[in-house]
Amino acid sequence: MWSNARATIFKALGHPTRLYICERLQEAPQCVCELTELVGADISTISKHLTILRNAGLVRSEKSGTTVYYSLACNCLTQFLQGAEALLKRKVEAEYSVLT
Amino acid sequence: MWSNARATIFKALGHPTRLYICERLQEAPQCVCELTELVGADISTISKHLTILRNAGLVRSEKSGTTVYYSLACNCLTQFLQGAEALLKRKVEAEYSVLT
DNA sequence: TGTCAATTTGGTTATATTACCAAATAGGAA
DNA sequence: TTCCTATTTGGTAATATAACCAAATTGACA
Repeated sequence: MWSNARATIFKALGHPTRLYICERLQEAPQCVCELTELVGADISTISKHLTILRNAGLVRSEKSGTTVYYSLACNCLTQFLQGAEALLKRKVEAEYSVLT
Repeated sequence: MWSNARATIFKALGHPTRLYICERLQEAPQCVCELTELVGADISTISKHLTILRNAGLVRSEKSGTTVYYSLACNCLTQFLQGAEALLKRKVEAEYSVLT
């Protein structure tokens, strides 16, 4: 239709595990094994999520020795995630104002 | 897990039709019938998409006569959508630089 | 080159999403 | 109230996602 490439970005972030991974990567690059432990899912599951994030252009990977480190593709992602936070806050406020 | 509420926001925008609808609403409020014509899908399909957007707190609806008008719940959504644009641009640039 | 740990891929099953159609509901206007 | 249009809801089928396990692959290092 239209807007497919942009929708892919939102879709990639529209899963709790993938969003959590991105939030962690804001702090520092992480290898797959660390992320796997943090999330507590099977390694293959994590790897697939990372592939989705990479294909969406949100993260990038880099090898160092035997491990692969993932990091945010762009610092602007931080700002973007804060935007979601603002929208969420707005939503909660709207719901609260209905009560009063 | 974590991040569920925020993931819901991204998920809502992670569908081409819903993203397109939000883009249209940036210009002006629209009724369901107009959006239906713009998208070219069944009215019930559009209505369900709008419900998802409303539940995510991204749009709100208001009756006027026999029609229901939808509009953005927050102007900050415009800025948020631009953030996706920036990420997409970044991705394309990264892909281009690999070629050279 | 062979080994070993890290990572990815494939298979399978369960669940979620999406679209259309048909029917129900709601609400303004006659 | 009754009609008529706009909107929502429910049913159903096709497709997409997601999780786990098992197996394959990759690449650094001995």
